[in-house]
Amino acid sequence: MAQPSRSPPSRARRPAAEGVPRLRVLHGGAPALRLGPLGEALGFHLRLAQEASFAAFARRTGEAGLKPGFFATLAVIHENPGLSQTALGNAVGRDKSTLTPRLAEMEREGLIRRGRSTTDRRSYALTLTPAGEEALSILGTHAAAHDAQLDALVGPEIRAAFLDALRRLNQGLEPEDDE
Amino acid sequence: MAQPSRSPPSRARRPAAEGVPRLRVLHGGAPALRLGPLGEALGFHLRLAQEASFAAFARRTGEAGLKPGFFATLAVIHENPGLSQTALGNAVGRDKSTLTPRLAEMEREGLIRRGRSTTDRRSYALTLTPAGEEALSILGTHAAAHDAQLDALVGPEIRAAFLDALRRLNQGLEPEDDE
DNA sequence: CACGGATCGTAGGGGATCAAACTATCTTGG
DNA sequence: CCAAGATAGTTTGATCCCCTACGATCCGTG
Repeated sequence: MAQPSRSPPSRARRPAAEGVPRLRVLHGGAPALRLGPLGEALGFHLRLAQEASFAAFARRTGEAGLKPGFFATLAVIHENPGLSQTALGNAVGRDKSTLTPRLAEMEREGLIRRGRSTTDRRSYALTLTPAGEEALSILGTHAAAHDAQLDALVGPEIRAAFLDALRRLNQGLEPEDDE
Repeated sequence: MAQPSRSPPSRARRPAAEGVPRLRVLHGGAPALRLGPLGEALGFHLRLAQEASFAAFARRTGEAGLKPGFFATLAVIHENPGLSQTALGNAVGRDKSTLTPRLAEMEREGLIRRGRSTTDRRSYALTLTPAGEEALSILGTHAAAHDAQLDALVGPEIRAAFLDALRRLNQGLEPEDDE
């Protein structure tokens, strides 16, 4: 939690920088209880690490006045202009129904265009506007800094192996979907 | 709300077995779009891997009629009988206000007891009931199987280094909190 | 011992997400 | 060519989570 013990001089209890999410988890000063087998479980630490990473990235994007989810969205549209919302959802790991309001917001803000596909009138053809390209550029800078921070913590020796392991986890844990 | 328990093990693949979360992400059949720099970003793959892991674990606990969040909760209470809700929240990485309804539910289901602390009348002293111990035992079996699956995907050579890296990420990404 | 500040648990608000249901449109088998 | 089934996007409902605010309680100071 915040600062458990030492009562801070309570200086300037600023209201959290306005709009920038706070998002703290576990962390530091905690007395550290016994975790038992949980302390050795990959899944548990995977969750904690991901949540810490997400919170750290959200702090960065918040400073830029942008939402963390925008980055992957913009990046994938940039790399695959004209793709559909469903395809985008698959790429970024979000349900299409989750993207509906996000894309609507991004369109309102002038970051993306949702042109109707010429071959399939059900689907949109997503592209970035110049403002979207610029937002992507800004977010890309933050993302690079964030990932550099992650790299430093993981360590260069195992970075590649670490990333490969993450890929194997993502690919190897698909639902069986038997039947 | 949540009556996740006691859902018949109707292995029928029909309408998502009622209460057992489906939770699919990205995955297989997708045509695999271009990801650009995103494809090399640790943070992105960390998120995908964690979500895949969580979904896989949720499928397991769902079969037992229990919620995935119960496991860490029960495990930490088991290891630290008499702890407070706030301390529990710090240990499992959840805000105390998130635990309020979860613990209320677990108390209703007879898994935990919330005895009043003798030294601090504000806080509860959490302990497991026999039913809670049994639920923990069941969940522990599923968690062990889940973690074995993760271990297999990560690979024994780098498991220890992988886990250490996750710990470093969680500890190294704390908010500055300079304020 | 009274008071101000910190902490415990709870309530309410808001954000993000998924699943199911729905409409519009596409595709395919006969 | 047409009906049945699949698919794109939206809407709605539910869950999970955090943050803020609040009352109750604790604690350190004067």
